Amino acid sequence: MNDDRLSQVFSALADPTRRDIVARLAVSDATVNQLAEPYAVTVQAVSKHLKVLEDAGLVSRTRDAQRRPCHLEAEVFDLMTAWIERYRRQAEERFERLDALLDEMAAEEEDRPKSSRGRAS
Amino acid sequence: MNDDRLSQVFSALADPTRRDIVARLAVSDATVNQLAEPYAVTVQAVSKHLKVLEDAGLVSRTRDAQRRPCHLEAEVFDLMTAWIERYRRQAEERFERLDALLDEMAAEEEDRPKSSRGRAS
DNA sequence: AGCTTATTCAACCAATCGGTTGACAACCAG
DNA sequence: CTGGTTGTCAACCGATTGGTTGAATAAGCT
Repeated sequence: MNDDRLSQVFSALADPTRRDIVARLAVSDATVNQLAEPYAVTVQAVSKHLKVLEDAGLVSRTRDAQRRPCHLEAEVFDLMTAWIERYRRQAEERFERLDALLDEMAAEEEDRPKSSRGRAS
Repeated sequence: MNDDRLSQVFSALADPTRRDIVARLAVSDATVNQLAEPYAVTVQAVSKHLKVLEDAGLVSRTRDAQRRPCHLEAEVFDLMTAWIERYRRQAEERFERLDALLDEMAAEEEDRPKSSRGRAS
């Protein structure tokens, strides 16, 4: 029972085979056997991968006779991008504040040129 | 390679504790002990988490006496957003094409209201 | 020199993961 | 009904993971 949805999604995409499957499903829906065909693993292994993707909400499946066509649910990506963008922005803002602080300190230093190292004008 | 890096980053962020650490580092740099303080785990466990984040390129560390301040490297996020956006866009485009196709079929149907099984020519 | 603080290394453990094989269910087609 | 497809379930295996404890390293403080 993986903690939250976000953990499930990140964890699901941490596997290259699963990312590959997502990439293929972005092109078109496909059945389990179609998805398994390019890989050197058994269809059971791919079935497990699909279950992980389905549990993470990245893939949905319908029924068509004995086939189970897989469909990419791209909206789940938003969850990740929201998380990522939040902290990226936060880090960037902090960086800008630090930058401003350094500018400020440099300006102060210019007002008081007496400190240890003589500054030529 | 780059593919491996992507796996590392997704995998690193699949853990809630590690995402939490990233969130804290987005606010300010911090030492291992400072980062470990809020959690119910040992400092060694947090040290391991930081190693994972560092290997993924999400965190860098400098040296300050016996301390090892951790710093968030937010650029690595770009790797993920690039991957995500690529397939999201692809899936959306496909959806739009499907939409257009359905519109087209509906229009054809309107031209020929008999259709279905009674194929009168 | 010793003591304290900050961090990592090493070994171990239980749980999970990605993979396998083998059996089985569900569904067409003859 | 008998096969042939398509897919999942169950049990197992080796590797990895997240956690532990205990010892080791590294640097500052007397």
